[in-house]
Amino acid sequence: MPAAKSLEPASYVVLGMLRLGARSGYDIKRAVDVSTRFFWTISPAQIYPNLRRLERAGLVRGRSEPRGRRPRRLYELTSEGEGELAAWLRRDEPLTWELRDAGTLKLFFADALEPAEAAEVLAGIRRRSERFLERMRHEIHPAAVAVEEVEGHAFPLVSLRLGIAVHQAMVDTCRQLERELTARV
Amino acid sequence: MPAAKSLEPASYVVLGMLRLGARSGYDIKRAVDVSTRFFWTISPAQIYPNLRRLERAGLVRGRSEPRGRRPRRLYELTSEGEGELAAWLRRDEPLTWELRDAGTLKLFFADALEPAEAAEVLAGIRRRSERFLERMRHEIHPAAVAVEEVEGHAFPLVSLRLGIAVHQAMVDTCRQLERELTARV
DNA sequence: TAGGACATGTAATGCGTTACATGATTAT
DNA sequence: ATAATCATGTAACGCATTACATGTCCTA
Repeated sequence: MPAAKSLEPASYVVLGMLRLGARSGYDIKRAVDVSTRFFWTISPAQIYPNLRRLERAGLVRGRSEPRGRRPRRLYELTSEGEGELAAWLRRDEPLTWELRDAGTLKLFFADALEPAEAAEVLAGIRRRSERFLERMRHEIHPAAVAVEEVEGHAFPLVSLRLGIAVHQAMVDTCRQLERELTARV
Repeated sequence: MPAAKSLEPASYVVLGMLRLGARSGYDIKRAVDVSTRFFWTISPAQIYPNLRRLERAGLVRGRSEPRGRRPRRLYELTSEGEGELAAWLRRDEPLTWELRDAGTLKLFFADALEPAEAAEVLAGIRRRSERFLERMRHEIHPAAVAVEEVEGHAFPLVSLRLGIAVHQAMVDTCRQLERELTARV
């Protein structure tokens, strides 16, 4: 019997990364660090127990490949796992969207500051997004392009374009608001 | 001696909401629900203990105003609290930005789907942001405008404009990507 | 052959939410 | 007068991170 109830998101990250070619828990951790981290983080303590559970559920198949006396386990997706992943992707359900943003939080309370100081809060938010854009464009983007060309996976790049667009909008809007604020002084 | 080390973000939400006119823990909860919730959530279980701690630290002053036999406590900011809030707003520090977005996560793995199904994932993300925009423009925005006009607090509206810009960018980018995807079929 | 980086995992801790408990006020 | 809603809080639980423990491989 396939998984009776739907899995937690972290499990789908594991399944998805296996599908994209990861074989070990460590592979998954590294892949997350340069990709989904920007919209969904998971930690080692979620990855390894999840692999075991998914194996018991028949969604992945694992085998031991110790390195010397050090245990080590490699995994691959079963066809059941592939099906479960696709079913999740197709499932029409509420998509969680949760943000924790200390920048916008400070901005919200910035009436307690002088206008010049409030402008500095805006500038801090803008610089943060500029740094995000820098990293996305120069570190992540080339890797995503390579993955598309070599492995034929197009959607990591698509999701990156969405992230870039969001931070570009942050930068543009901050600039606009900074102008309005200095104009008022 | 004023607070030796800097507080957690939830404490600044409490201080900030008191400054904006909230008097009780419940006031703070309601204010959060219609404003900072979109970029920083806190729950009752964080609010009430925080008020007690802030009172012990001398940053807020509380008094009992029971309703019948039901205990009830009202608070106001002390000048020390006002100073601590402003110091945090001025402090130049790394601004956390963390997102949990199941939509972009699905999009990242959408190579496992047919193009038409992947377009449906994009459409789901777009509709979610359209609903956000709807609520921000029709529920939150009027309230923020009223707060600006009546109380003179301008920055709740500024932070809202930032949030609207982000979701508008999501909508625009999804539309563009949907077009590209259907063009490829 | 020693030091550092790579790799694999686990345990403990802490934080925040969910659910609950309780009482007052309002509406019907 | 009864239900529904407003209001004030707390306790327990669960999840996810931080820190740690350990072994292997590379390199100088």
